[in-house]
Amino acid sequence: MSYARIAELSSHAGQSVTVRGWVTHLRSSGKVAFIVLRDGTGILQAVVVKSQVPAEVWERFGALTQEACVAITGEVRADARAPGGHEMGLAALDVIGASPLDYPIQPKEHGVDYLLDHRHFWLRTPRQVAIARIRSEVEQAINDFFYEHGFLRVDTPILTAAIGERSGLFATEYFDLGNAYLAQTGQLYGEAAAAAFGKIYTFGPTFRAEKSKTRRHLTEFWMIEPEVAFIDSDENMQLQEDMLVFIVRRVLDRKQAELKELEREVAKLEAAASAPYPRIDYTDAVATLQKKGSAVTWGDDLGAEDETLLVEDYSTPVFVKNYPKEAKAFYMKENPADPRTVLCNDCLAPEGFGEIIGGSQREDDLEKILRRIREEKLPEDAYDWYLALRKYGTFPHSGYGLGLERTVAWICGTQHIRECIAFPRMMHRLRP
RNA sequence: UGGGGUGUAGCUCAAUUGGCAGAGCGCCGCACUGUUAAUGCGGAUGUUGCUGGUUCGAGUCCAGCCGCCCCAGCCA
Repeated sequence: MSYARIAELSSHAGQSVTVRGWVTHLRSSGKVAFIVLRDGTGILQAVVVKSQVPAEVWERFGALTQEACVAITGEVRADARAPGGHEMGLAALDVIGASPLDYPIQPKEHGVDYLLDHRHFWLRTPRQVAIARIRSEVEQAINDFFYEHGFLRVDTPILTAAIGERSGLFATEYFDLGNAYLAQTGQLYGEAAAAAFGKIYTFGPTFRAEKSKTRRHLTEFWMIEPEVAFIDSDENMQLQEDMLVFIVRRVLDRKQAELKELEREVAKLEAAASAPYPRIDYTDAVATLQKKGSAVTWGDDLGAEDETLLVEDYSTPVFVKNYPKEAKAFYMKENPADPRTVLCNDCLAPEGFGEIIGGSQREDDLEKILRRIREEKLPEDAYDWYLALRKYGTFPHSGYGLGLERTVAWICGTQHIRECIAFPRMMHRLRP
């Protein structure tokens, strides 16, 4: 018996093969019936003709249900009426795993909350499969990009002592050492690694116990954080641009079928696949926004509405750089040209998808970063090893954090990032 | 933590001024030899989120509570 995957069937035309998968759809018109099968590589329609199969096979077909796992055997042939262009003339049918009639997901519209309650089954539907494949491609592209550019991947700890950014922390007991906290960023460890290895990136989950309830937030999300010795803020933006062009190009080259399933406007992604991306100074951005009618004033961080307003004139991602010091984190380097600001950038995806990257040149002056820690009333003791990086061989360096789900949401054109991770963790959702 | 919604059959949703609890899908039965969410005919399906109040009568009005969604803030 020769088994085949659905994606390979075009090379088996005229041959008899066995395909294993799950029944996504059943249609019958009396003496001719159709099974639509999914095996994770594609969709196959099998035709069952009552007069051409043994009575027991016809009976077994009659008892089939949606999502039953089956093995079907028959000859593969080209047929324009079948999805995918090939179909199987069914000769034999074996049930591997039966499925009761009350399978919760119908070929019908469902509400998002209901679908999230049944996420373990929702993942089987074509749209979700397409998103998952694009996410996987994006992850692979990121790893390939950094590998090709001589970066070392460093996996930083998830359990940490209280250190990191200001937003909410998830706490858990840690033996006799009190509380441990789930990491909100690997950046501080990334900076230590950059002094050891030169060019590094982290790729892992991060956790934010913020009570955020928007389409752009998860409590657990995946972040990619490069950290590079001896590059400045401008070179940092160049790296971001090169990476994003590489990622978008890769998805366009390899995932057309998935983009079509998602009905994504490919032309809009094509625009983002070519450099350069505009780099707008924060101060200029504020002036532009004011002309457009925004109430923003110099010193404010840009809100979601401002970001959309600013990006609407461009078809590529847009960098906004050098924000006011007060609006940004303590570790960002003071801008020598305008000490009210820091050498940093956000990268805003087009079409209103918002911030996908936050980056900066890091403050490498021990006195200046100490002053900032004190100004923000952060626990100085917790940062002892981090500050020691500035004491022993301090070095100019820059890095950034790319939000994986936000990037995938933009590329896929999904309105909410919860579809861009297999099992989203949100304030009101811990299962499945 | 603010602002705005919403909660009725397994699912998606209707229900006029307060007056018999409804439809489509799914499911069950029958018919049908090329279906694409097949189609046609017939059938079963309810603690209207919870608690209390007003009323002859509440899905509908009032009070409190709960769940969820969207927007904002925080950020990736």
